[in-house]
Amino acid sequence: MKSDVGREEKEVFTAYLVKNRLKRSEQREVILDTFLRSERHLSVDDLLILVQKRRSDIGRTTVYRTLKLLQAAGLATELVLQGQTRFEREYKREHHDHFICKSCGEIFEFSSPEIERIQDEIAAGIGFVIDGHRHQIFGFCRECAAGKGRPAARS
Amino acid sequence: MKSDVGREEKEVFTAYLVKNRLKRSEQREVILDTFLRSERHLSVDDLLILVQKRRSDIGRTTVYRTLKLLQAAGLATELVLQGQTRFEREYKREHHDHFICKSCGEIFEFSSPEIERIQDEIAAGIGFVIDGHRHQIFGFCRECAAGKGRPAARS
DNA sequence: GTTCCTGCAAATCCTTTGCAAGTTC
DNA sequence: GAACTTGCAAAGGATTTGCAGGAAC
Repeated sequence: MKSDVGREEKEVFTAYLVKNRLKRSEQREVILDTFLRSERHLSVDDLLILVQKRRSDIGRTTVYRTLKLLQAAGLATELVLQGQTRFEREYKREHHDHFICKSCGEIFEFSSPEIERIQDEIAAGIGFVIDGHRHQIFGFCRECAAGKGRPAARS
Repeated sequence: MKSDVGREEKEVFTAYLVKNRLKRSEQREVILDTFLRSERHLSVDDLLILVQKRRSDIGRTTVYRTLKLLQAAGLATELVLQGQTRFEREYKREHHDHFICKSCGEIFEFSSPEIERIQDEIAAGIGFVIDGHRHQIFGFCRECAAGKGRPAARS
């Protein structure tokens, strides 16, 4: 808890709380810390389970509420993958998009300045001012493409 | 109803029903026809309302069920825009993606072979076999960007 | 006649909200 | 002590499901 994992994010969160006259709490700290240490793309349940391993009395509602705060503070971002809502770290991460394996559910990130440039050009063409984007590519990862038809590794 | 709107799609749907030993019904025909005639991106409610103008006794459940069939038949595709689930025609439409105005909700479509090519290259690099993708760009359309802060035109 | 469809109401799933009790400032 | 948080239970909204009656094959 006192480690340096996501030190900067924790500072950002504290600043956010102060700025908005909100209060710190043990729960919020556990949730943020857990979020920062976890794998990239968590569902609310994933996070809840991890959090409850550390403090089993933290409720689902608080996780939802804290995730909203993290989003507002620019620390987390919500994405809908395969119908499932998931969250990932956002702070100072370079922009990226996702490859999603339809077989095993694995998510790979990628980014392409070239694609961004083309987007900008197209947007400029219709007078559209870009504020963000979401780009998801579905298919099969190397392993699943090789052993076709393999059942999903995670449900 | 007997017009030529989406003739090909209707044939595809009929073939799908036959192949799966399902039955035709007045409801399914009205729903499909309405879907094919409508604007591009409908929510279930949008479609339900349009459908009920023609047959007020068609229920929401049937619309849900028929949309599932249309997806299975490759005629419709589901997308989540701004948290709202919407459906659009899929059959033989050239692949395209969306610009979404956060102010007025307007959706503009675009496509870029160049972006597709880059995607393919990146995918090839990690051995990923692409099966589809979804690319949404958020921002403000020309009108809304001009008259900044304009309230949403559609709810 | 059998199998499939339909609409309704009820059930589910996911997320938010009201509230009384507990914390933080 | 005032204002904010929390967890629970209840409410909400969207989608699905069970079922009895009706339609298609």
